Amino acid sequence: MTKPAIARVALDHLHAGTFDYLVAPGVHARPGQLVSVPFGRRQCIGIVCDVGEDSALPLERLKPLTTLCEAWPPLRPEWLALVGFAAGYYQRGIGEVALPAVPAGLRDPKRWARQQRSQRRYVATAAGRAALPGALPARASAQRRLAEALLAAPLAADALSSLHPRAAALLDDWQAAGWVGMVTEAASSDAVDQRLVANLVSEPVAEPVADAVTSASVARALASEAPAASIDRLPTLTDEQRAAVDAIAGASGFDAFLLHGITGSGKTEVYLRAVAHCLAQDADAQALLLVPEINLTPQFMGRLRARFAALGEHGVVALHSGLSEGERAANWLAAHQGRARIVIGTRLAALASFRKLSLLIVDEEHEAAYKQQEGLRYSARDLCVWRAKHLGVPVVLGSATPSLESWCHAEQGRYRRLVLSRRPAADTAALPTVRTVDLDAHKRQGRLSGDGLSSTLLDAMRERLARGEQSLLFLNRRGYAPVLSCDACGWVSECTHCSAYLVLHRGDGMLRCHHCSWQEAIPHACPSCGNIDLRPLGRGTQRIEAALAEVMPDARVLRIDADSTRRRGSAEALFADVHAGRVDVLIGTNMVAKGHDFQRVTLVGVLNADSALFSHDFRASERLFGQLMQVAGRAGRADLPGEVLIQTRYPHHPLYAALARHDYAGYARMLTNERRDAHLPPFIHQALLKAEARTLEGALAFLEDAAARFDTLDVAADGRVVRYAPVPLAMVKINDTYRAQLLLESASRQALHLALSAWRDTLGGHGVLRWAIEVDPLEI
DNA sequence: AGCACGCCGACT
DNA sequence: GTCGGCGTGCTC
Repeated sequence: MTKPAIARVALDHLHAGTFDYLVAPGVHARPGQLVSVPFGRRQCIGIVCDVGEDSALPLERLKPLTTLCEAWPPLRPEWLALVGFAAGYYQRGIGEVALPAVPAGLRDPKRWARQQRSQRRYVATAAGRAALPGALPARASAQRRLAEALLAAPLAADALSSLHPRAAALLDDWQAAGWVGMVTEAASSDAVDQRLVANLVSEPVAEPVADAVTSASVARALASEAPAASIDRLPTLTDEQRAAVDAIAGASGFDAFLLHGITGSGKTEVYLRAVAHCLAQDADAQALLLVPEINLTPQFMGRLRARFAALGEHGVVALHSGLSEGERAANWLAAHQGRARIVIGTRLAALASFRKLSLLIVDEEHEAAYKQQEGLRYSARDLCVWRAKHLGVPVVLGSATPSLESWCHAEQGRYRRLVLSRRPAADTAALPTVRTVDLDAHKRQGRLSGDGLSSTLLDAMRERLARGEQSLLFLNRRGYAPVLSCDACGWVSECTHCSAYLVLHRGDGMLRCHHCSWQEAIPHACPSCGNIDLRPLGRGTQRIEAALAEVMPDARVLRIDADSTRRRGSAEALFADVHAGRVDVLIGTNMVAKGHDFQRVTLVGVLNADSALFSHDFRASERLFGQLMQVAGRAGRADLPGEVLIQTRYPHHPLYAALARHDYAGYARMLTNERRDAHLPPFIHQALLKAEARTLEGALAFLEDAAARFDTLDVAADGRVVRYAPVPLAMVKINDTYRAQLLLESASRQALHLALSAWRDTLGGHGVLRWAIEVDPLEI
C-alpha cells in the first residue's frame, strides 16, 4: 500500500501558506505546475509549491486536485524561491505573489488543454519536416527513440529518476523544446513498439546521449543561433565603456554593478555589449533589461532587435502591462521556455519566469516607478538584485543619479562602481551650462511676468527662436492652475471626495480632481459668496502655454503632458513633431525628461522646482536632483552647446550648486551625511502599516489597536524596533476613503522583519476597509 | 477573495 | 412573527 502523493498548493488569496490536495494515482505532479483545485464551493487556480507524502490534516479532509497544467514546463525552483522570498519580505501570502506574476491568459484551465493541443500540432509539423531523409543529425534517431520511450509512458519518468539523476531535467528540456508534443503525436499515430520502450527504460541512460539531447541539439534546432557572429563591432568604445563592459563580462557568479554614467555617456552601449557577451557564453542564456516606463520599451526594443537581429523577432520580447492579454501570455511563455533570449520590460518583468536567466540590467535604477504602489508593494530593482544573487549571475544597475540606497551600497563596496564620466567621441557636446535665475531679484526689478516667466528666461528663449533652435520648459504640474480661489470670501476649489484642490483646466473649462475621477464645470461666480471675480492661483503647463502665446506670438508652442497625450499613440506623434523641428518651444511635465533626446533643444528652463527643496518628504530633493539632471541632459547634443536656466527663490541652494557643477557624487555625499545624522534610510529600515476606512476615526482606531498589539509582542520588547504613533496621511481622504498609517523603524533589518511577521498574525478586520504592510516605503 | 453563519431593526 | 443588514470566520 503506497502513500498517496500530496500537493501543497498556493492559492491567490489573502492568506499566507498553502493548501494540501491529493494527487490521483498515476498523475505526476511536480512543484511549479499550475493547477485547478476545488476550494470551498468554488474552483481556484493555484501553483504546486511542493509535493510530499503527508499532511497536517487527516487525509479524508483533503480533496483531489482537478486539473494539472501540462501545457508547458513547470515553473523552476529558482522562480518559486524568488516568489517565496518576495512573499516573506513584503509580508504577503505566496499565492498572492505567485499567481499575479503569471499572465491571466495562462491561468485558465480551458487554455491549458488548448495550448497543449496547439503545441502538439506545431511540433508535429516540425517533426514532419525534421523527418525528411537526411534532415536528422546522426544521433537523432537514438535520441528520438529515447524520448519516445520516456514520454510515451508517463510512468517512465519515475522509473527513470531512479536510473538516471538527470531524468527530470531531461524531461523539462524536451518539453521546452517541443519533444513532448512530438513524441505524443508519434505515439498516437505510429504505434510505438512497446517492447522497445520497455528495453530502453530498463537500460541505464548513456551519459553522452543525455548530454547531446539536453542543451545543444534540440534547443538549437528550434531556437536561434548564438548571436556572437552578428554582434555589431563598429562603435568605438571609450576607455570607461570598455572598462565597464570588461568588468561585467568578467564577472564570475553574482556581482552587482552600479553603472554611474552621466546622460549621453553611452550606458546603453554598455548594456548591449554586456548582453551580447552573456548570450554568446551559452546557447540557452537569457538577459533581462528593466526600464522604468512602458513608453521607453519601443526604443530599447528597436536597438536590441537591430543589434541582435540573428535572434529573430521572437528572440527579443517585451513584458509590460500595455500588452494585450495574448501578447503578454505569449511573451511570458517565450521567456519561460527559453525561446526569448532577451526580455525588455517594466517592473512586472522582474517577476517573470526564465529558463536560464544569466544577466539582469536595471536601467535608471533610481526611478520611483520600480516600486509597485499597490497590491504587492515590491521594488523591482531590489528583487532583481536578490534574483541575481540567488542565481549567481551579474546584475547591472544603471543611472546618472543613483538612488542613495545603491550609492551607499557602492560606497560600502557591496556593489562595484563603474563610472562613465565622459560622453563618447562621436558626441562631442560639452555638458550644458546650468545657471539659476533669482526670482526674488527679478520680481523686485519688475522683470517677472504675472505668469512667472522671468525676462532672463524669455530673452534666452527668444534668442533660440531667432537661431531656429528649440527651447524646453519643464514644469511638473499639469492643468492651467492648481486651484481656483475667491479673493472676497476665501473660497477655494476643493474636491468633495478628496482632501485636494480641484485643478483648473482651461481647455475644456473644467475643475478636475487629480486624485479621483471627479470633475465639474468652472463656476461663473463664487459658489460661496457670489463674487464673479474668481482667480486662478499658481501655474500649470496650460497657463504657461497660454502665456507664451501672448509674449512669444511667433513661436510654435507645444505642450506635452498627461492631458495632451491622453489618446493612445498621441505622445509619439507629438514627440515626432518636436524631432522634425515643427516646434519652437516645448512645455512639458516629467514626461519629457525621460528617454527622448531632443537634438535641437539648446535651452532648458526649469519652472517652480523649489517646492521639493523643503518638502516634508525626505526623498523629495533626491528625486528633484534626478529629474533636473535628467531634464538638463536634454539640452545641447552633438555640436550645439546647451544651457539650463533654473528659476528659483533660492539661487544658492546646495542642490542647484551641485547641479551646476554636474556633481552628483558631491551631492550624494552631502545627502548621505544628512540621512546618517537624521537616522533616515538607507541607515535605518522602515515599514508602514497602512489603513483605509470610511472614516478617519475608523482608520485610526484600527491602527491604535494594532499598536497596542504590537507593544505586547515579544519581539517588540527588546526595543530594537521603534513604533511611532498612528497618524493620518498628509492627503487624508481620497475618493471618500480616509487613510492613516503607523511607522516602524529599526536599524536591524532582521529585527524589523521578525517583528512584522509576528505582528501580521495579530491583525484583523475591525471595521477597517483595507490594511496592508508596506516594507521599504518610498514616502512616509 | 467569496460565501457561509449569525445576531439585531423595519416590514407583509 | 419574517427579511435582510454586513461583522466574523473558513476554505485543503
